[in-house]
Amino acid sequence: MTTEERVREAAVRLFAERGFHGTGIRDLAQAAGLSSATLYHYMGTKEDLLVEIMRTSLTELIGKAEQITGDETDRLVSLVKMHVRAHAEKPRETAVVDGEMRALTGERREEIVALRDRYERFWQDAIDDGVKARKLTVADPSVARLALLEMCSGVSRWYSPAGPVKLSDLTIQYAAMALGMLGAAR
Amino acid sequence: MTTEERVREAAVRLFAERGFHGTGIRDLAQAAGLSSATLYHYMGTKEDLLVEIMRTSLTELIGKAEQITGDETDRLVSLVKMHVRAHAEKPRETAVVDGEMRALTGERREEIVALRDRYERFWQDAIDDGVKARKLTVADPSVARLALLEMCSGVSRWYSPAGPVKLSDLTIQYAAMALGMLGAAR
DNA sequence: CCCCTTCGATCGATCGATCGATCGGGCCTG
DNA sequence: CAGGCCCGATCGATCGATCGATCGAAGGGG
Repeated sequence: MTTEERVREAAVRLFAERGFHGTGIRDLAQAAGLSSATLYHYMGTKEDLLVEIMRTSLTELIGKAEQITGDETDRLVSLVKMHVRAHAEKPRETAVVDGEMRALTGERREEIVALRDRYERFWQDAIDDGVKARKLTVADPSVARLALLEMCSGVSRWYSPAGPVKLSDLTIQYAAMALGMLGAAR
Repeated sequence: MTTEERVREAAVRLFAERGFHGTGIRDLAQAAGLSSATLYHYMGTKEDLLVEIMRTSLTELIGKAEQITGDETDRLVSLVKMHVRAHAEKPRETAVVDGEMRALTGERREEIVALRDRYERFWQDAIDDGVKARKLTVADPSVARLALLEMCSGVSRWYSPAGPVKLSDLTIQYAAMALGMLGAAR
């Protein structure tokens, strides 16, 4: 593993555990096994590091969402399973993306927000199409999207692979709950 | 409005917008219209202020949850409506409770975690009772509780009273989605 | 084979700024 | 003139970031 990767992993862990502002440069350096000076040989500013983590994670999600095809219901189920799996397998990365957006400033913030919006488009389209095809019954598709995304993203805040729930079961349960809450025809 | 209340309101707003570690004592003082020295005439440490905000908010939620009665489904619907209403009407307080737990240390953390656990008990009981009475159909009641709570708490992260959705409609929609995702008999 | 240069990697020391918190004293009011 | 309210000044600590210096490995000319 390269030093850059070690820095990145340490940053992901600490940002997720203590938050961006709660993590100091010296904490980061110690966790990566470097001096704080050497740290800057491998990264830009602390905010650069945060942006990189978020961009990578969001780009990966978008890439997976783009590969999803099928009818309205299939797409929604696939989105939910993919999203839940990602949040369970990489809880730290996704928690940083979901929780540290406010630490970004200026253009960097806009870039990441744009990526997030692009990702959420897939969800909105899937829900809208499902409603149009009368396969889903929701009062307000936008509210449904927000509620569904919050529910699925929350996985990163509590799921542990060491716990009693298998990941494969988790994705199935979430898919079922998603269809239920969107009033899918049974 | 007393000065203490002004300090508290400023703290809630800033903690919610920038996070606990992202908010400085001087930011707090300026937002409350005081010097940083005077601030300490009205509060203890910064962490004391955070604990107070969380304790008040959680105690209020628990108080409301205790007043809820009815059969299994009624209680669950009431919990959802109450929770969503609280998160929509006081998005900053609830966002701080949900998002800044990690900023607490030692005993203070344990106290707040205990309050949160006590509140979540109401949800777990309502779901468990609903399953026992065969009015709900969920694969794993604990997973269902976590998913439902994340969905409902997320409201504080996006809802705006200035937006197109009325609060009374919102609570009804969330109640319907909750029943749907828990497989309530239709 | 040996010396000399070059370069990436690393660090101790330190920068100016800001952090949370405190102190002594001034100002107003009863 | 006593006491609540308030603040400028300042504390030691820590913040994010940068500095010059040092190290060992790689490379090339004699």
